[in-house]
Amino acid sequence: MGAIEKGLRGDMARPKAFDRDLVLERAIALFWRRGYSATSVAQLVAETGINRGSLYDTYGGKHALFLAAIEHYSAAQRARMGALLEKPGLKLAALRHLFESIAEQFRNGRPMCGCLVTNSAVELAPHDADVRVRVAAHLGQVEEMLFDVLEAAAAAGELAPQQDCRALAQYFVSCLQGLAVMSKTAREPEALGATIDIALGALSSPMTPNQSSQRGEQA
Amino acid sequence: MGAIEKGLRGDMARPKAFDRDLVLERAIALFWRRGYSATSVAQLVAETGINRGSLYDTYGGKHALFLAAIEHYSAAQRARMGALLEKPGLKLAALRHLFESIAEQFRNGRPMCGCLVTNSAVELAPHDADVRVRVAAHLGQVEEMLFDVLEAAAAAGELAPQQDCRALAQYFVSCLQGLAVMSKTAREPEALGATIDIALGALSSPMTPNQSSQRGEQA
DNA sequence: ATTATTTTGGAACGATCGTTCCAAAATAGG
DNA sequence: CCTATTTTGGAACGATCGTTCCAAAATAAT
Repeated sequence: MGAIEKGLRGDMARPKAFDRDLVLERAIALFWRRGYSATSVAQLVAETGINRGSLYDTYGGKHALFLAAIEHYSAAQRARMGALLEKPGLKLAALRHLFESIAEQFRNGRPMCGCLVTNSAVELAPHDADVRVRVAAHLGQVEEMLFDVLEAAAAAGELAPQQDCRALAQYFVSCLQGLAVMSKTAREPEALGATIDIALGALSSPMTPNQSSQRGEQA
Repeated sequence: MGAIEKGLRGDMARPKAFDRDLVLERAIALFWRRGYSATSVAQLVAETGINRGSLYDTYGGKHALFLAAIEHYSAAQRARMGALLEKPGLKLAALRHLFESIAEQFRNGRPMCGCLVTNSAVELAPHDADVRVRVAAHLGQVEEMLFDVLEAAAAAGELAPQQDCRALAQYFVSCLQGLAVMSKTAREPEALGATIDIALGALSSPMTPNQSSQRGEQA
């Protein structure tokens, strides 16, 4: 809203000396690596090049900038996932592609940084409602994307008909969170590939015995 | 070392007004809920009842107290896991028991707090080496416990012989991390049960086609 | 060139951070 | 009852926190 008024108004004065999106991306990099609490405004000013005052004028403050960072990052992540899942071909192959692409991100991306959304969820979920709702919304949308591709796979006969696509989608979201954590702690991130292979095995599993709350105890 | 000298020395003066372990447990509860950076020494003093000075005399400071909290928590966690896995009966049943016990912890424990080790890994791994080595050590030992029970299961014929116990153990550690994250963000934590069922499906999966880096593309 | 408007660069704010320090209080041994 | 020793309760420290504020600088429009 403010942007529109500013744009239409013919009264521009001194131009901004920084690029809005570039500053946001550098802020994302910083929050990604150090988290929210351990990142100070002084560091943000130093690393983004923006001015202290401009940061507050443009983004509203540290917390508001962090929320903007989460939304920018998560939207980009969803776009990337959507592009991978909508490729023509077998739906299950696209899903595998997606997982391998994400593992690739974890391996070749910033070391020990994992996923900004996962990091934010873990650090702030219990005591920051603003972050909590955004994280929940993102993960919900990711689950929905996975659910859609799973149902498409089922409709195409790629999936055993008794498979529960909703449960599978939630399971895969959980797997992605696990991978994000492991990428921060594992000694050799190359081992993530084997984990992904097993995780994707759920797609070809007959889900045989031991369903639900059944148990076979005692020797 | 200090404790021994103190114990042997007959010169006790004013007795401590706090219980070492009780203070540590309350500190754990606080770090567990709010993380490291968002927990202040003032909060620790207020919630544990210990004195500011005594906190520094006894534990060495905030960071040292946090490390003690991680070690106490992770040791207890490993002990609990070991007890569950060493029960007589089918090894795979014990493994399922373990996962359901952990899900139970996440559901009925402190809301949105997840696992202290996972939280610490995510918040501090990139810039706190002390935490990093302790987290890696704990997860390595957990992987080893899972590996041992999987090999025992394989020896007992409960597992298909071609299963890779090492890869499975790493996969299950990753699953546990995923569950810890989901327990902080999921709307209904009851759904974790279905995720666990699918995760444990890897034990009965034939690991059929699509092994490793194979792909079947194009429709 | 002048004016109006906006950003910039930093000084400055009170609050809180983790830590240190020490007199007063309390108890065990002589 | 002393004396030696330890803990306690808090005052106080400098540093840093996130935020606010404003004169100086810079540009678009007149």
